Amino acid sequence: MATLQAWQRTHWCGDVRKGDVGGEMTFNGWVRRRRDHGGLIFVDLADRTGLCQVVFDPSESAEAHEAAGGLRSEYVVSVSGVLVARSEETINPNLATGEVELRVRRLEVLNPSETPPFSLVEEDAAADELIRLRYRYLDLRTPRMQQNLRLRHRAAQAVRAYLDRQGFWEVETPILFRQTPEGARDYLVPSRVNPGHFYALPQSPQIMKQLLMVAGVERYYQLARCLRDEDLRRDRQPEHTQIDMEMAFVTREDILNVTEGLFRAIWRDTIGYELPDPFPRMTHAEAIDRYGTDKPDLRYGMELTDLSDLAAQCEFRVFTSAVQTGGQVKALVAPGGAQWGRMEMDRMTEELQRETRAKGLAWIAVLAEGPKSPIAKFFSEELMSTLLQRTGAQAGDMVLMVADRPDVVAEALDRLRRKLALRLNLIPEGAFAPLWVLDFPMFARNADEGRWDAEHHPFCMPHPDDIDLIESDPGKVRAQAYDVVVNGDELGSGSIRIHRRDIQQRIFSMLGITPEQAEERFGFLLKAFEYGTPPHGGIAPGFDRIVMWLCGEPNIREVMAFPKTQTAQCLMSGAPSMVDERLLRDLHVRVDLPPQE
RNA sequence: GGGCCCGUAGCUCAGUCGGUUCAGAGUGCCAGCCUGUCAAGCUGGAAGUCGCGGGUUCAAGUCCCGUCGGGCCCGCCA
Repeated sequence: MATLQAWQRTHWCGDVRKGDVGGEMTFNGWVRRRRDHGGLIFVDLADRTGLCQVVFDPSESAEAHEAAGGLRSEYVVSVSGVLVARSEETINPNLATGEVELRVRRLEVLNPSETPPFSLVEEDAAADELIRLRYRYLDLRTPRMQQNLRLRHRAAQAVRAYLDRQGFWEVETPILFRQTPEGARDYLVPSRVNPGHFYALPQSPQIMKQLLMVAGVERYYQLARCLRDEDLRRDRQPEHTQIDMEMAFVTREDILNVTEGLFRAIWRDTIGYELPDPFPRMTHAEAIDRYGTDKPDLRYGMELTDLSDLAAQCEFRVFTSAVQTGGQVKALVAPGGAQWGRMEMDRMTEELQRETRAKGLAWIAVLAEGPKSPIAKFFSEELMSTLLQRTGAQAGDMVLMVADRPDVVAEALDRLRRKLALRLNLIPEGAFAPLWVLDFPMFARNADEGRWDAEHHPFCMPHPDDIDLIESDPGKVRAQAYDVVVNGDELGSGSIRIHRRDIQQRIFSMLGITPEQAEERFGFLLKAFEYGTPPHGGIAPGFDRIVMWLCGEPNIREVMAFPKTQTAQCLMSGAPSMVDERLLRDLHVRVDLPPQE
């Protein structure tokens, strides 16, 4: 063991308490604030554990006191002295270390600092994200970001500990892989030694983890970096981390159980929150029917009510014709919304028309003296009362209705439901509502190209009862695919995979992939499948999104050390950058930019 | 590719109807004073291409057009 140098830390700033009083100790850290009283100087010294006040008193050390006058924000220092209890009236109750302070005998400036471009003090106003990203190494020094980094680390440890207990092996897969046709655009890497050939950075290790099942790994996991060249969002970065998992000889039930256990372990080990056991479940069809979305937020109610049969009996043409043409009329109830006036409702309608494909919004204010609505005249008293009864609306509530094709009704009421939950303050603080959404459709109609696309991915096993519908009624085929949803956010998606060549062949042909194309694109995978592939399946929870929820952060960038902006740039390093012509020549790559102006 | 919001001192922001209360506040920074502060205090000081370019006007931080940068959303993300 190396000898401790005189300047090296013996204690952490944030850890010292009354019980440590009397001890000689050394702190290493950053000068956060300096309060210079002339004869006496106080410094808030911070390391990653927190903050402790250190006092420079000339009667303790004239030399240290003299030198402390030159300290500035974010100077890196080592201080040694005796930890003392503060007198009763000088205790700072807002500080974990507020009952003690270090009387400094020795100060060493390990490194001075430029004045930071923004304050790193917790209480100060946060700098703009533009400037935070440019100086990310300073931003990460703030208490907020240090907490996020620490919590992310805790979550990663919880994942590894839990999956290890469950018998999973952590296996790393290549970042340089073969380009395979998947959903998103690929990031490509040119090969120097293979002119004109490219690697693709994996959008996920999907194919590799299935090959690991063929390889007999049986239980695999990886905190896997996934790269997709698509436009960014609040919860989408060019590279993100998935808890990628795959299991052999399992049913859907096994995967759901392991995943629930994983989520419960993460929430418990990081923030001490107990997620329900088991998670509630609903089918995809049920989620769409009850909430208008495949990822409903179950922290609040406001379920949708189908009124199509009643609406068909009224005189309101918009309603009757919607139902006659195969559409729907559905409603949701806004508690306490009856007070909204006509102007307010016009505004809400206009907004809904702008943001969704809905053509209008019908409403009934349920007042104590009776229903009030522009469309009341189209309803008999009896029909109106049946309708209100079915929605469960109480006096003081507002019933909001949309009539249209089912997908438009779902889109509009889902949007309305989420907006109203925020506006009406229906979302309980600090609550987590997990949910399994099961039985996703196998295929989705691609209207633009007039063909069927895989909803999840082409290796996903159809529901055993629906296999005979693949060719005859593809829209009805359910997939053995499942999403884990928390608070209306899709946090993970997975499926049981196809391990039989014949079924795989039928899926490919439904997707318009010829055997020749399949051979060309996935030949190595299909060949592998012929050598004793066990039944298998998996899931891939999004690690960044999980940590974002645990930290209570509004976006994924706050829980990533070095995120990129919406234009996929790193403001700190300047990536992506132009590169030297010679490098491009080595790679056999020529840049062909569109002409400027 | 499209829609919306933002850009003024190092930082956070104010700036009304376009007009010598329009170059401002707080904080930070620099200097001096100060032995119990913890957002220390007091005194003084420095600090601006009002993102950039163009236009309208007698006059533009303010209005218009374009552009750059940041954010939110749609498309996209199996």
